[in-house]
Amino acid sequence: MARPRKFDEEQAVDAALEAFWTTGYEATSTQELCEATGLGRSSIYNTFHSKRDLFRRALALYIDRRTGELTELLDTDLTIHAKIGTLLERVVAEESEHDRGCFFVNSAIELADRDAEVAQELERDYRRRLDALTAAIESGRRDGDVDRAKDARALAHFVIATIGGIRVSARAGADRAALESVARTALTAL
Amino acid sequence: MARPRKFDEEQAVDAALEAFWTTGYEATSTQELCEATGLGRSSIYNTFHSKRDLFRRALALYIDRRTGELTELLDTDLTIHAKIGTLLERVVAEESEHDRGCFFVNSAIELADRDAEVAQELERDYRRRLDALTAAIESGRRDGDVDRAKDARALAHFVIATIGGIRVSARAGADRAALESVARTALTAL
DNA sequence: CTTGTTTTGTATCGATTGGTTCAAAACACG
DNA sequence: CGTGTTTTGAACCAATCGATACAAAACAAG
Repeated sequence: MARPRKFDEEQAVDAALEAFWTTGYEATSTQELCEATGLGRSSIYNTFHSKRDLFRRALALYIDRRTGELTELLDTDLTIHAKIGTLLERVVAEESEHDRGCFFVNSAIELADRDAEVAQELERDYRRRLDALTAAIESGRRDGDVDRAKDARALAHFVIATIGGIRVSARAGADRAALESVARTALTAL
Repeated sequence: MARPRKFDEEQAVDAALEAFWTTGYEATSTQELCEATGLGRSSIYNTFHSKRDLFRRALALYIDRRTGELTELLDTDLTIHAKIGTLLERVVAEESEHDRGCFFVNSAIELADRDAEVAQELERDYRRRLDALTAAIESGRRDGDVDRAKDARALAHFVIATIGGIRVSARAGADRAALESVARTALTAL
């Protein structure tokens, strides 16, 4: 038919994700996007149409990966207490290891009230995580390590908020020991 | 001595704060800063030297106000449980009323890993809030509505993280009922 | 090898960015 | 009423912004 692409599209989105993740949307220039992806301007605009569209692709890729990790964890046969415990522990470890935070949280804070489509994507993912967690908690009731008097959905909201809280605290300078104590205290509320 | 200022400096910082708060640092142009403050470029640069310096002034103003509100609340003679309850309830109410979030959280996410001085200011304020909360919890032990087996400092970290978590969840699209359930669940961990 | 279609690199677009220059205007002080 | 000092407004700066134009290059299909 015609001249074929010389690059892999998902690989380019992945590189763009790295750039947006470490620098944020506004502060990442199209020039930096070119350098990060290794593509020329034409290739980027021909494929992704605009900086904003490329960002949305990067966000979707990130969300897919993260949701994949979550469902994978929830599908193990750990107790629900252990599942949530390792979930929080992973967040603490990640925040301690680098300092670019979580791309979901970063995007929510920077763009959610300014870009309706980004906000919708974030909200959709929030609901997906909420439903997955709620189901896991519901079905984990028999484990006996979750307060049966508490609403599973409320606990799921709480777990999600705790994750966000740990991430904000990490960005505000809390050290690893502090983050770990937050995780431990949160587990107490289950 | 010389020609006097025609504007009030704190009032200008306050106007700049509004602009930075609703739009973020990068996305707020110096032109918008002029319009928000009602000042000309010369006045702004003569007084504040740079966009970044003006931002730091705005952040300091915001932090001062917020810390003032917190210490005021902690100085009441409510039980520690009630203090933290109204603290969380205020956050939920604020996040439900408008959609620009919290300037502290916004700044932490957008700038903390890119501007060392901003990070330092945020970290200092984190510690101030932590100390105030820790003291209040410690002295509220006798109320009997806080688990005496738990470390006061750990609970303080947890309260701060819960606030951040509620704010992130709000930005991600959680509704008021969800945020309230998070606050309720968190109180359970005390 | 031609033809048709797409990708790619380069050059460039107008607009906007944060910031400066400079002279006129404004006032306190003597 | 000068005089000295500062503030103010307007014009202006190079640099960068996101995005486009366009032709050469690359390849599949015939």
